[in-house]
Amino acid sequence: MTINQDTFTGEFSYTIDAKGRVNIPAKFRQSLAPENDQTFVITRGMDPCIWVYPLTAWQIIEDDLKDLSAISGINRSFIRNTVRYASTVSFDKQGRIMLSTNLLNYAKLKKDAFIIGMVNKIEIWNPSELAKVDIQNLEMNSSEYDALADRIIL
Amino acid sequence: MTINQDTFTGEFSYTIDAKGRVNIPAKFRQSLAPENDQTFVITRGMDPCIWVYPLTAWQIIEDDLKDLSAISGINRSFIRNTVRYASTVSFDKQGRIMLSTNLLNYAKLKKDAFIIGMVNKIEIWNPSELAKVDIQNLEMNSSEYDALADRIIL
DNA sequence: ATATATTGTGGGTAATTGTGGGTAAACAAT
DNA sequence: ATTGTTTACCCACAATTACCCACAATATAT
Repeated sequence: MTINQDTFTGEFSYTIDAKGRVNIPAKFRQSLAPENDQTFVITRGMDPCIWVYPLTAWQIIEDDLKDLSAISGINRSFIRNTVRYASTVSFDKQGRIMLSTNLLNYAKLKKDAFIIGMVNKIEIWNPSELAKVDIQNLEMNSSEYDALADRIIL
Repeated sequence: MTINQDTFTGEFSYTIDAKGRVNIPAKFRQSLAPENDQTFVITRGMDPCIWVYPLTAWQIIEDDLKDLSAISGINRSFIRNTVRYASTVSFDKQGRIMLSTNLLNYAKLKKDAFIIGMVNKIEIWNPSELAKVDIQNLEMNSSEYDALADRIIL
């Protein structure tokens, strides 16, 4: 039962209720390290989904961003886009977090939510959007992908 | 009698009960290193079967994945496809693990399960699916097989 | 052989989990 | 202050899962 802390795997389907709340899978709640105080940071993903980080993991990202020089315009816009949509959420007694309308719109989420563990973070997808991306990935099956598969031995 | 830890060989046939539980062969349970805390990680195999890893073996894979930056789209889809079907399971007092409906469907498992030791992992097969794959392998040309024979001395 | 422990399989019961709402506090805008 | 709206906290309940016990079949020991 001593699973890696702050590490998430597996896929689960949940429903978003009228108030904009989604359940965080019990397994994920349990692997969240106590230092996080039952708190995540949610933000826009680089795919059309919501990214959910353990609070402490996000704090490390912020620290890394501090090291980027603001002289570079690319750095500035990268920092801006990374941080501006991020907000802190804790889960309630039933294990749910509240999603802002802003993020719900970005990820095109309505009622069905598909939650995927991505090792160091969690993704919340509209199932049909995920299906689209899955198909794209199948088609582009590239050599870079094979290179990764060589490095990570299953 | 002290076999290599976390190493599995042999084949066994078991039944999956109405609740989706299968027994892990006693031999495999005994060779599972104590650090695993009686826990495996189950996921989709590359053949139509379920792969079962000792927890600590899977954690190494996870650690490798953590080093991949999520800025790259290929990295994201590689991580997603690798961990999405994986989940942690411990065996109960009777030595059984619970299989998710998702994985049961993927491996086309119903009642009969054929469990095979694959050295560093375990495979759970529907016996008739395994028979199909066995036949395919017989028909397959043996040149690739011979290439392996150069590397592994039996 | 007989006794004793182990293994595989089946079920029952209690706790947990996912989902829906209700109500009151906090906040915003008049 | 008086509204109206949003957020936080609480309760309820069906469904699932975890945990326990039972027992037949096999293996091990005496």
